[in-house]
Amino acid sequence: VPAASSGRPETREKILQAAGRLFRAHGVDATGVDAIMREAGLTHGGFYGYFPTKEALVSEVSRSMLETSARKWQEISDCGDLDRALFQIVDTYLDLDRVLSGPNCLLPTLSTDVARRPAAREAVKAPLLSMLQSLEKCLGGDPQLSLRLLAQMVGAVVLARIADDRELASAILCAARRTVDG
Amino acid sequence: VPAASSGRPETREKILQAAGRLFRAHGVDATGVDAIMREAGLTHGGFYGYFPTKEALVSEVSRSMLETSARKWQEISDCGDLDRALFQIVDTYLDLDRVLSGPNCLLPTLSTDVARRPAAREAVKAPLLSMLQSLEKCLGGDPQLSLRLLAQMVGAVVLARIADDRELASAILCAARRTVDG
DNA sequence: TGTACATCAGTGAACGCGCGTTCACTGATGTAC
DNA sequence: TGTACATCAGTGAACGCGCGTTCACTGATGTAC
Repeated sequence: VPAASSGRPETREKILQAAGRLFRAHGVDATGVDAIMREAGLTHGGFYGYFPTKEALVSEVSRSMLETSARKWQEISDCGDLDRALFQIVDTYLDLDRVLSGPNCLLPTLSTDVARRPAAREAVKAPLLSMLQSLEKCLGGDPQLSLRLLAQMVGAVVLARIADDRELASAILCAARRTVDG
Repeated sequence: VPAASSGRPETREKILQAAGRLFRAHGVDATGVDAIMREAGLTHGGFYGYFPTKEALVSEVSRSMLETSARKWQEISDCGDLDRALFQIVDTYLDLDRVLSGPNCLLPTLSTDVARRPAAREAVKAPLLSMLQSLEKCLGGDPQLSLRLLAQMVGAVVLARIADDRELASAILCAARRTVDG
């Protein structure tokens, strides 16, 4: 339910993408509205034609980013071989280069920013459940196992980004590649 | 190697504790030097007698907090029964009330703040390795397994704090209580 | 086809505010004689 | 024991700056006649 938004939808999408990139790179509080609009190729004044506040943007970006992840996982888990689907999801998620510098999942890179914002937590709830369902499907319907696997994947990325050392980061991601039961 | 620090050591410790509490609750960027000193029962001007910059404080707090966790795990894993030690570490870490409101481990609550600060990453490296060693000891010397278990624990706490729902948070923490191989 | 006007996406100067940091100071404590 | 002085932990006013937000505006586009 977007509150007050004028302007062209493509511009809105450009702002969401730009904000997503900068939020993941520097965190929400370290990213100004001014920088976001510049990244989107616009000037800061126009921002409030698209979002009522910066906080509203944070929620929208969170929803949008996790919905994208959820859609991808659903597509992967929908077509055919479940074992291959699981492998593809896990392997992509834990790719070293993607983890250290590429376009990441929101869960490990903006976890604290989302966790501290009730509105963002709510916005993220539905796609999070969808991701768990995709995992559960690949794992033969065990909900506990899918929770455990997602936790392991998210935690591995979090730790790899904290580890001040490419070796250790790589070891963490490799260890987490092994699924809970093989 | 603390750079320039005058003043009483007890006061320094009070500032570290106060900063730790506020950083975990609101994040680094949303916590001002002013608020930290007020929480410590002082006025903001005195801060720079103890730390050269706010960034230096962030590194010191990160090191200090994770060293405390590392020390606890070492004590637990040092005395006697390894199975009981493992259970105690995991069970304490994943306690629902502690996760949602209590004094948490730094890794899930300040992960993004630390990951984006090279100085803080370095400060945190040694205690992180120490924690992994304690886990490894409890797990019979398997380094891969200890990496996987820490990832699962950290990820579970991250997800539980994002989940906008006490039920789901509880389910995540319970699922993660089951160790990788029973 | 040409002129007048309405629409509206995007501009950029300006605002009040809170931040990190500095610095001249206060006042309690300890030492010298 | 009493006076003079040095030390130094902590104070609080002040600074420059960048933030989120507002608003009067510009200028391109489309419609009316």
